[in-house]
Amino acid sequence: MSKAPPPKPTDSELEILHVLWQHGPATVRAINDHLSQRRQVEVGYTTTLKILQLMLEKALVRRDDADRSHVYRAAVREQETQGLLLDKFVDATFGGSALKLVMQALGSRQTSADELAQIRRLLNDIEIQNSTPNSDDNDHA
Amino acid sequence: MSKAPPPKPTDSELEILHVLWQHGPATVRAINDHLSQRRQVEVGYTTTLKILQLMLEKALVRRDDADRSHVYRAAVREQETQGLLLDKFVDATFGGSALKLVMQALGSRQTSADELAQIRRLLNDIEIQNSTPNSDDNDHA
DNA sequence: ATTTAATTACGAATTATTTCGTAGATGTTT
DNA sequence: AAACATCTACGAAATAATTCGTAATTAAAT
Repeated sequence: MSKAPPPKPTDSELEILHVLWQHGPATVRAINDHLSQRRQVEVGYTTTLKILQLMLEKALVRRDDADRSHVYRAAVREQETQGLLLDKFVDATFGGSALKLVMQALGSRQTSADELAQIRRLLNDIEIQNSTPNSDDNDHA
Repeated sequence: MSKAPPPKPTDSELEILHVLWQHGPATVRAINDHLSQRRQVEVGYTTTLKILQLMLEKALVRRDDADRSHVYRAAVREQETQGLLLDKFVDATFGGSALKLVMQALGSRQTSADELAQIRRLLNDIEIQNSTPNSDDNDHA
């Protein structure tokens, strides 16, 4: 009864999380540089700073303020966060049907043979698991 | 050249579109009743009305105002809209990789054998299309 | 015809998100 | 040490989305 789960990140917050997931802990300066590169318009330094401060309050990131330039790092895992966002998205857009989402994703989009093969492998794995009422199915970190 | 494409619907707008897609053209009253049922908290009538008026400006819906109670209907197709939202979502959350999205959707989720079979069928269809550089690939309504 | 009910239009409060300017502190350079 | 650069904190403007109240209109009921 406590330890509120971190909330759904906003678009800007997610963008920052991507940087942190990809590059590891970083200063505001470094994060801001990455963001500015990926965009048409530069992001103001204090904009990035402000969002990071809000993310800190929301416990989406942690920071090391030992040095003058604080170092931020992601406090939420990539897969978990993506799963959370995916759930919301499936509910809002596909009425909760993950199948519809997958059909749409594969159907109206260019998918390479390699990717298709990977998905087949995944399907095989899932069916094996399904047909094997294996002792305990943990694995949900 | 003109005819701006309708913009990405917001969450509330999407909720209303779901009602219209599912039940066809409807009055504000009818739409509001559906929304109120699907929620914990009732929606105010004028709230629904207001959103519909905004959706009309955005060309997400059309309306028939012949009678006093105007009748609204969706002006965007379900699949197209879902596809549009999916694109944005894949970009924002999975860095543009539809594969990652599918893996996440199938991996961290309970999927029935029947659904898996449907996905397999779809994969087969796609691979046939890919291996058949068929003249012109239309089929996108 | 009056009253009552339902409907539309519209302004505006509320909340969330994004953005940035400015002040103050701290370090660096000359 | 004085000037300069960099950093954090914070307030607040700008924008978007959601919500609802109120007034005006029109229809229905009495």
